[in-house]
Amino acid sequence: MQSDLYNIGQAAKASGISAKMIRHYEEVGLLPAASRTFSGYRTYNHQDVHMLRFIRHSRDLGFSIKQIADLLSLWRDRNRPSSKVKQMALEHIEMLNQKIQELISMKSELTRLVSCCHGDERPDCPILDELAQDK
Amino acid sequence: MQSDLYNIGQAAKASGISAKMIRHYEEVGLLPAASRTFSGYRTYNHQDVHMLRFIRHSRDLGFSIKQIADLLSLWRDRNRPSSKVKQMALEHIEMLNQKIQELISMKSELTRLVSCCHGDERPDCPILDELAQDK
DNA sequence: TTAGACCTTACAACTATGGCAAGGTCAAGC
DNA sequence: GCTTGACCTTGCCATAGTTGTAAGGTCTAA
Repeated sequence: MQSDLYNIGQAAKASGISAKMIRHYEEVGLLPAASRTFSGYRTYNHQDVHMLRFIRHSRDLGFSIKQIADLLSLWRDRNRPSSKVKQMALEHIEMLNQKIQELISMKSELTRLVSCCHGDERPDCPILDELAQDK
Repeated sequence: MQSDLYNIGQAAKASGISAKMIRHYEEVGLLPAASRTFSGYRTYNHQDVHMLRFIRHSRDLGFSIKQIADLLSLWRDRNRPSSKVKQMALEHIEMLNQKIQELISMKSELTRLVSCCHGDERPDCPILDELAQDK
């Protein structure tokens, strides 16, 4: 049966990863080289698409390609200790926290500046003044 | 007097932007081409350093190069309405908010997964299971 | 047989920043 | 005058992830 074979466009639709990125992931080694038809088209089966979905979900959570490679090898290792996965997740949460804090402090500083600016037709602007300050 | 002239290294120290990035900003047109000594060294005066500080403060608040170019032109325009600056700042705050929300939802989803995982020597792991789910 | 939708590769762009290499310049000390 | 070390110059490469484009081959339906 051919019913479980996808070409790259179908795999893209089924997984939510663009064909472009599937090729890219293959090139950088995140995915094994896909098998090919006689004419050179990549083909994917259900399991491949399953792996693509795994990758997409990991990306949606903000894991890097490198981290996803590690997650994939843990996924494939039937004997992994779940503590390893949990540790990776915890480290990633910590990184997310740092980024969130950075963005929040940018936001509060900018909010402070905005509240000082009357924002009308007059040219004097405390936002620009503070940006230009030597500090 | 030469006391108000900086070469690129001194301008970098005084502004907090690396010499590398100063050259880069010049190349992409964020900065006007610096004047040069006879031997080709870039030179900067107080006003240039002032502008560099403006750029650094804007970067610290997360503005992109394109946005900083707009801020700079408002800064130079003695007749700008402060409402324009305020609007840019508000839009940027909105973008920061979006990013913050994205990161927070990643974090809470991941936190949920982590709390489901016992994280010991056993291989069964709800985190990997959910990542692999078709959803 | 032809049109259109798909596939292939390869190259470049984008965000901002850092690193390295090969070479020129400047200032201090001998 | 010459050497040394710190600084400057340009240019190219790398990061991470994604998108776009170009030139060409393949498949399918009319």
